[in-house]
This record gives sequence, C-alpha cells and structure tokens, in this order.
Amino acid sequence: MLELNFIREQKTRIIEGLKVRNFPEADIEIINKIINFDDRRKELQTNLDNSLAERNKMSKQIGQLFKDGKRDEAEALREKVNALKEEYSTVEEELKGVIDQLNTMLLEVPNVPHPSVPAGSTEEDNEVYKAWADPLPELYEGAIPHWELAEEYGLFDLKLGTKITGSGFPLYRGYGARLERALINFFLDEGQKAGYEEIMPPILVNEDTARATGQLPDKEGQMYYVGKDNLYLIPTAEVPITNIYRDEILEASDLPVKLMGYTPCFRREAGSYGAHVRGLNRVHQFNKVEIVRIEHPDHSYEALEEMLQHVAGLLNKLELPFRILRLCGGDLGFTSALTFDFEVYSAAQKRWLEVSSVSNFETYQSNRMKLRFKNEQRKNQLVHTLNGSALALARIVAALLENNQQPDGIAIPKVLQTYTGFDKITK
RNA sequence: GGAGGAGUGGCAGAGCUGGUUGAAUGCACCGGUCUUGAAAACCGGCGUGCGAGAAAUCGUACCGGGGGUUCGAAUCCCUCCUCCUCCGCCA
Repeated sequence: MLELNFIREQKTRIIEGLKVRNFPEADIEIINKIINFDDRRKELQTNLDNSLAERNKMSKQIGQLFKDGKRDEAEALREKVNALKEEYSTVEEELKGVIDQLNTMLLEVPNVPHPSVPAGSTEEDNEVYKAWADPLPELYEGAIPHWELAEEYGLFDLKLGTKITGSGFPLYRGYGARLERALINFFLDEGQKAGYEEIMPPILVNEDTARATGQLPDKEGQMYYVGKDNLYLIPTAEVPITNIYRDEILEASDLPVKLMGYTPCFRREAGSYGAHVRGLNRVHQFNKVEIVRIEHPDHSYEALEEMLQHVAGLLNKLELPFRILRLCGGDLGFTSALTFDFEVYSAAQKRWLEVSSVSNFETYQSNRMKLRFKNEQRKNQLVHTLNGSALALARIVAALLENNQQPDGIAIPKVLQTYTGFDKITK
C-alpha cells in the first residue's frame, strides 16, 4: 500500500495515476478521505499520548506515596487517575476505529503507475516495447494445436487430470513430463548463472504472507484456500519468496537481494471456457520459475531492465518468437508500478500467449510488509521489490510443441537437449 | 495424538514475590583514544512504530499475538500461536 506521507505530499500525482488506471472517478474521493482520517488520527494520537503521560506521572507518584506511608494522598490521587482514565479510554477507542478505517481504505488504493505507463483500459492499449518475432513463423499445412499434439504423442492428459482432480489440472506423462522437468532445470540453471539464489519455499502460505505481497484482500477469490488450517495455495512463488524478508531491516550492503524459486502455482481462474483456454493455455495448476529482487530504490529500474534481458535471453535460447509489452494503466496489476509482459507466438493457434510478467512494485509491497534498509543517513527506508516469471512453463510448452512440430515428430531446441536427453519427440 | 517445559533487544542471557527496567550483563556492531598497522585495552554510541518539533529533543506504545485485572504489568489471570523434551504414529 501507499505510504501516508506520500499520499499527503503527492496527492495530485496519485490522483493522476489513478486516472491512468481508470480508477472510477467517483472513488478518487477516497484520497481526500484518507487525508482527513489521517488528520484526525494525528489529533487523537497527540491527545491520547498527553493523557497517558499524565497517567504515568501520577502512577509513579502513587507508588512513591505508598512507600512513604502517605496512604490518604495516594488514595486521592488514585481517584484522579480513574477519572482521567474514563476520559482517555474514549479517545483510545476512537483512535482505534480511525486507524482501522484508515488501513481498510489504504488497502483499496492501488499503486501509482510509473510515468511511462500508457493510458488505456484493455489489452489492446498495451504498448509493444520490443519484438523478436519478425516475420512471424508460419507452419506447414496440417500443423495442429498443442492439445492435439499432446494426444497424438501422449505428452499430457487433461482428461486424466479431470478424473483425478478436476478440469484445469494437467497430468504430464512420458516425453511431456520429461520436457517439463527439463525446462524447470534449464530455467533454474540459467537463473543460477545470472546470480539468483535458489529457494525452495513452502507452497501453502498463511494470511499475513498473502496480505504482504498484495494477494489479500485484492485477489482473494483467485487463490485456493485450505479453510481447516487457514492457509492459501500460492498463485506464484513471489508470495513465499518475497515474504522471506517481511519485517526485516537490511543493511544497504545486503542489496541487491536476488532470489529465484521453482514452485507449482495454483490459480482458480474462475469462469471462462472456450477455445482461448483450451489445452495448456489456461490451467489451475502450472509450474513456474520466478525471480525476485529486492533493490535500493535508486537502482530498481536498472534491475527491471536487467530482468527483461534475462527473460528475453531465455526465450532466445529456446528459439521462440516473442514480444515484450508495456502494460497500460487499465491492464496493470493492482500492486505494480510498471509491468512488462512477455508473449510468445503460438504458430498453430496464431495467437500470442503470455508467458512472463516482470514488474517493479517500488515501495508498494515493502510498505505492506515493512521491508526496509538502512540508507546512507542510517535511516530506515523502504526498499523496492521486483519480480518476474522466468519462466511460466505451461504456455512455453504449448508454444514449443506447436512451433517445433514437424510431420514426423517435435524437435527439441538445442539448449534443452542436454536436459531432456532426447532431441525429438516421436511416437 | 498424549505428558511436561519454554517464548525477553542482532545473538546469548538476567529480571518474572507488580512501582526510575525499554529492560542488567556478555558478545556482535559503529565512532574515538592508543598503535607504523592490526589485535588487545580503555571511553562513548548502539531497537522499532506513532505523535509533537525547523532541529536538538521530548512524549507514547511495544519483552511471541490478542484480551483482562490494576492507580501502575516483561512480571498476575484468560486465550491463541510457536518452539523444545519424552511417549505414540509415520514418509
């Protein structure tokens, strides 16, 4: 969430930002409301602190008076404190209420978009930032989409997944399972080379963790929830990995922190069926390697660029045609300041598939999770957090299968062959 | 799952028969003296949030979380969580 001081000082900038996001005009009033509540909060806090100071002073006197045997004076003072207490307890209660409401409102305000974020409301308005897909690949006559390839070569089975769990839970087998495992290892090895420390985190998280990275309350319905234990299945490794540093104060010399992790990811993706969600295009469980960075605020945008390079490098090595989009205000995630999406071209479906999302959250997450560092003045300052998929597997597999299909089999990109142990998928 | 013990500052560890204890002491860390340099020794500093203030600073809250008793709680009571030991079960 945004910092109160930031809201107070940069009110117009925030309102401009909300407009870029197409935040409903009527709801922008929340900013003024927040400031008013904050004024009241400060007033009450001062008030309460003064009363408490007085109480503490008198209580000390009472102790001394009892020691000195001046019982009557002590009793008299005690009466006075009791009277004071009634007075400040109402202040205390109001303050609690004001803080509660303030926090609720703060959770409703999304991050302020970076100045480079274009206005716009839908995917159509996203800006193509870079493209490595010219010309777009054309397949031979008779090429088929990945879900048909899967059936033909026995790579994954959605029907079995449905039998075992439900729709959207693919079961990979044979070549398909081995390809999946090869990709995970490839992505982790590349991350390792780029200086990311590998993490294998829990894939269920508690409420505090889900709130800190912004999944709660915003995306509550997006996560699978284990009610009996009050835990959530992670929608991305970003959640447990970033939370490693919740409530921490780092030294400037600890920065940057570069972490990555492979985990399965779970998303409920309620609604929507049809051609666009066939096969692996959209599933409830998929594998992903995520990279996470914790950066000095001065360097976070350099880091973002570096992450883009890293992801682009992976796709180039896999020889997949792709493009990078700069998301417009309307498509930008709630907690993000700037997001680039990577899309690979799926030649058989003749459409782009999103395979990675790389974002800078600036201080939005770090403020929620109280993640700070000691700056040059030895003051505690919020860090910037960033993360990106490097990469999400299901759709990469879809594109690989489709784009590399040949009449007699499916070719495996050169870099992957040492990982798969085979260079071609055949019947 | 059953029985018992414990959760205090970056770490270790006092306090826990309620009252200058935000918290002794040691280590770590930072600054200084000494030294050619380092170590040792000595001196000083060293938590976080909130509020007030231009600032120095002051006030306030925090001793696992929440609630209660009290003029006053790290210290007493309730509740939840976590960890440790023993038994049981188990990949």
